[in-house]
Amino acid sequence: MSENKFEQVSSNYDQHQIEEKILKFWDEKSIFKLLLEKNKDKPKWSFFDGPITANNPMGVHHAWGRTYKDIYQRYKAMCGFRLRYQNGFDCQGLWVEVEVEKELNLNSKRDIINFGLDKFSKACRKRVEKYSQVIKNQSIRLGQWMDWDHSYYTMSDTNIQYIWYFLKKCWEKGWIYQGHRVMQWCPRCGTSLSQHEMTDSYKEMSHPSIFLALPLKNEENNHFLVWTTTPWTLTSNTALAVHPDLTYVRVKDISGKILILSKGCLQVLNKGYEILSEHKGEEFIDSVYNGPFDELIPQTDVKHKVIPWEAVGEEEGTGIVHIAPGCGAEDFELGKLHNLSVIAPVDEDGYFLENFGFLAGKESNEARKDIFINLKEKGYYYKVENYIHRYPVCWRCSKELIFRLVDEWFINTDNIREKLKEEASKVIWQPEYMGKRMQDWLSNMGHWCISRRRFWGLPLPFYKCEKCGKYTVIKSKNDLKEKALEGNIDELHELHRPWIDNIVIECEHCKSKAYRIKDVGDCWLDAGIIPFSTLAYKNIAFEENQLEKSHKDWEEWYPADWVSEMREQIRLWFYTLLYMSVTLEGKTPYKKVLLYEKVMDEKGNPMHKSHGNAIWFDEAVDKMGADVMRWLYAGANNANNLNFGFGPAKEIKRKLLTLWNSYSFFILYANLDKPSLNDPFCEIDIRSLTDLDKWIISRLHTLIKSCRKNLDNFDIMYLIKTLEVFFDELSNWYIRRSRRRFWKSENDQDKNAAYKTLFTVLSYLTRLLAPITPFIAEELFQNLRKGLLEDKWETSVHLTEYPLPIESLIDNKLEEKMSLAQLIVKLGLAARNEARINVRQPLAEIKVKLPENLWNELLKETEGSSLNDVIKEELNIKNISFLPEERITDYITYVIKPDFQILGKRLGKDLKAVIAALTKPNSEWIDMVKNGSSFAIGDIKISASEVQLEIHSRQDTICAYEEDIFVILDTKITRELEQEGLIREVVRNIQVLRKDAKLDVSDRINLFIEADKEITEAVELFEAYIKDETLAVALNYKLGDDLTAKGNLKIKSSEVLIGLKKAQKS
RNA sequence: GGGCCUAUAGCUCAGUUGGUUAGAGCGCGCGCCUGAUAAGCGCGAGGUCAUUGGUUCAAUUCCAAUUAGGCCCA
Repeated sequence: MSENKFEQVSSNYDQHQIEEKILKFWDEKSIFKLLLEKNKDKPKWSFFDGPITANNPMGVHHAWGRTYKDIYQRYKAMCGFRLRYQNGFDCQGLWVEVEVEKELNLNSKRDIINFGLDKFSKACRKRVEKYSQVIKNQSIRLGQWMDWDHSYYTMSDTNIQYIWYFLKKCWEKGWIYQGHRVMQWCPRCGTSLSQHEMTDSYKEMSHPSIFLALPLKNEENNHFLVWTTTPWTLTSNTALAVHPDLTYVRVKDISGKILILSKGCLQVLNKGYEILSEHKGEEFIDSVYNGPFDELIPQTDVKHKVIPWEAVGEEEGTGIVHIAPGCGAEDFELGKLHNLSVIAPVDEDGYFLENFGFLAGKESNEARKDIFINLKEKGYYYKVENYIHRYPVCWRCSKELIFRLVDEWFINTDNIREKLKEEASKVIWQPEYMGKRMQDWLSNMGHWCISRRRFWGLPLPFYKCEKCGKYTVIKSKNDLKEKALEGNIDELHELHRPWIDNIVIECEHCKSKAYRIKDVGDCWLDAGIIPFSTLAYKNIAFEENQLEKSHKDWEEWYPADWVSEMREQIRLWFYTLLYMSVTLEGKTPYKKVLLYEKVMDEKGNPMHKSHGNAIWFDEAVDKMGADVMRWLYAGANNANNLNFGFGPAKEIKRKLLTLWNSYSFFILYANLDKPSLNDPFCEIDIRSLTDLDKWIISRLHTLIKSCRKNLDNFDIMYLIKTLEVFFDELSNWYIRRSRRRFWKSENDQDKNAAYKTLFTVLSYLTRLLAPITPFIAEELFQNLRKGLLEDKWETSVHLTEYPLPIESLIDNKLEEKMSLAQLIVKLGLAARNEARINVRQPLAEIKVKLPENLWNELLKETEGSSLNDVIKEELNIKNISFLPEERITDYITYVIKPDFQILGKRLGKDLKAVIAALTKPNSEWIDMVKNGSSFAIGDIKISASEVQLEIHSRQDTICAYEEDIFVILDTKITRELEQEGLIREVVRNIQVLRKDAKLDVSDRINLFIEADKEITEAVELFEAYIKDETLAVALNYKLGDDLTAKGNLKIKSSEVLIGLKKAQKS
């Protein structure tokens, strides 16, 4: 007998209280530090954390990825690997600026400058500091273990210098250039957007589109009909494009104007037109026309002509496309090709420039009305229609983007494209098709635009000489110090604007003064450099407040074994990581990538603040608990969107509740019995175990195999299902079947076996579950250890080894046997249901029909054993018998079924004839098959092994079957059986009475049963049984006074009175 | 316009090399069971596996086209 006792466990699984307690426990005992210590000499497993923007509290979508990260990190740690646990925060860029602008109520770049760049930058830093703290605390609440004191911040001087180093390398290779280009531009943010920033940027919206008629110069009253959705760009029109092969028509409309448009676009015209002639598009090439705004100063001397363009289509517009090379990317390219004039009409904020006459100072999109009025006055206006199309908006502020001609800094991607593709192809992508997506991206990506006209970001280290105009590129803080002419670098507290802009350096070409360009960098430079900046690559730079590192760190941890982020990171983080890594080291920085999709609400709709269906992380973790959230994430299919909500969470809680109930059941009885329990991880002795015990132990080790396999493959969706099935088997089969063993009063061997088994299973489960649900695993672990004779367990379950399966304990035969027993029970219950006979009513027999070898092996051999008993008890029957061959046809008929896999391969087309022949009953063939001999259909010889006998029930038999297993229920109720059923009814009612009277499970009672003669006879017959079942010390046949509880029930229309009185403890 | 993914029960989703009774959970209906479990179990209703072609003895599965939804690129 053990002196030890488990802590009592509530049947209520109070996650919130448990998780708070465990967090405190981990903290107080420094478990994470102990884990680092434990694995400090182990082989490494390298993971890079993609930086989370420290800009707002984290959302439930972040928690999906963080759950994956934590599960695999915990798992690898339990498998004896050393990890870095470095979390990352993304700190710079437009993300942060936009939020800070909102916070400070600033609405434009001008506002920021007026507010003061220094104050603005400080506010940005403050916000990042605040939210990195918030996110850290949220992550801890989720159960994520990271080395939080050593997170990396992309705004650090170290990170910035590594990017400088990278840019310098690119500069030296000649890849960096300043480009004159048309870019997507956000007028509110006042900056252009790079290709990979165009996330979710196209939104469906409606705009007034205009049709206008532009007169041909040399043909009076002839007009090109032109269409556009962006009227402001008409100010910069310098050409029209037609498809040379399309058919165009001249039509006369009601006003008498002659219009030219493509034949396929006639439906855009107002009714009442008349077709005059047809022309090939090429006929119009080089035609000259009046531009829509020839009177504007920038249009002076512009020759407007028609150019050919194969991309012109007839799906929208008129087949004649307005070209403004200063306002569109394709237009710009065409402009270069045809040597067209380029006019850039708007400034940084999207306002028309001074020399644009009546439009000067007007906002480009808002000027729409003025433009329409002006065109009407000039007689060019044809009509305006609302047009629904997909139009890009700024991914941060949602303002409609415009195309704008700008000077930006680019990195050429062509030199490295093939190498990037080659390296990406070496990576293992999960799901696999993401690899293709990366290839597509790499094939199509344009040059990388790295400059942003903003403030809080990486200062680009490009210094332009005021004299020679050449650039000097800085590679580090030291480099800057060496070259500085003005400004004190030692007083430069951080490498950010505005402070860094005070440093003036010496031009490396002519020794004159060089000034930094004002641009900051694309924030994906910040994130992409981290495999180098966080690992002291070549010792280029590290900061005072970081641990001193050596280049050896980098050699050891690079590249990452595994990384995981959401899908869109393909063209963001995974792209920039790859780009920078291939540039610096010529290889991929990650070996394996797990991608996952989006988090939706529980109905599959996108979560939106405005739709009211958004769930905040804090609310979610508060209401559903971290373990439930993690289970939900882990069980989701990463290739599909995840439906997140309180509904799905409730279902999961029930699954975990099943585990909890198994555990609390064990604790309840173990505390009464105090069984001797040895460490199940040291001692395995299965000699005293029953089949049922051996079965669950076998299932456990099969489960361990699944756990390892799935976790090793980074594919745990199925594992979650497997675990759920195991919880169910444990609770609803093993424990339910074993229940009586736990409350038998003698402390016999069988009872100990049950305790030992259940204890073993629960102990193993704590370790198996530890990576996935670290809280409940720890809670169980800490309590289970209290019952050990000698507790040598580690301080925490997270310091233990992940279990290895013990093959010798896996008994496949036994598992098969048990599932056969379960199937027979299932069929028996189905038959009972059909016969409308309660399970409580005992029946004499079931007859089973199953392949004879199965019967012999699995049931006959174990007759009188626990397996046989399991079926009898579950079905409440007295006997199981094998249906003898000669009686089989009383109940069933045979049908011969071909084995398609075998016969299909052998017979091919002839299979059809065989199928047809076999549908007709043929008792001769059936006998042949039974004997294992072959038979012939026409010329085709069929051997018994190529077919199966399928069974079907005959009418009027209470039976159930599945495949070739058949259960026939004997429904005859003899007087004895009836009496026994009746007694069961009585006993059950007594038990209910006991429970209602709130008696303890071990309380003894005096029992009173008053009934008619027939029932009394039965009660007398089963008196011992009744007393035993209900813990009655005495049974009286007349109701007494002073009863603790009483009740009555009806059996076969006669009334039975029952009463009970709590007995004195003996 | 090009590419990728998805389409299976009322809902949310599995379905691992093509093989003849297509599964689970939830919900619904009927019944059962209960000294762990405000739980559980059994049965039932509910499917042209989006549509159409093709390959094959055999297609939810492979191929092609179409439709719808999502995503990416232009």
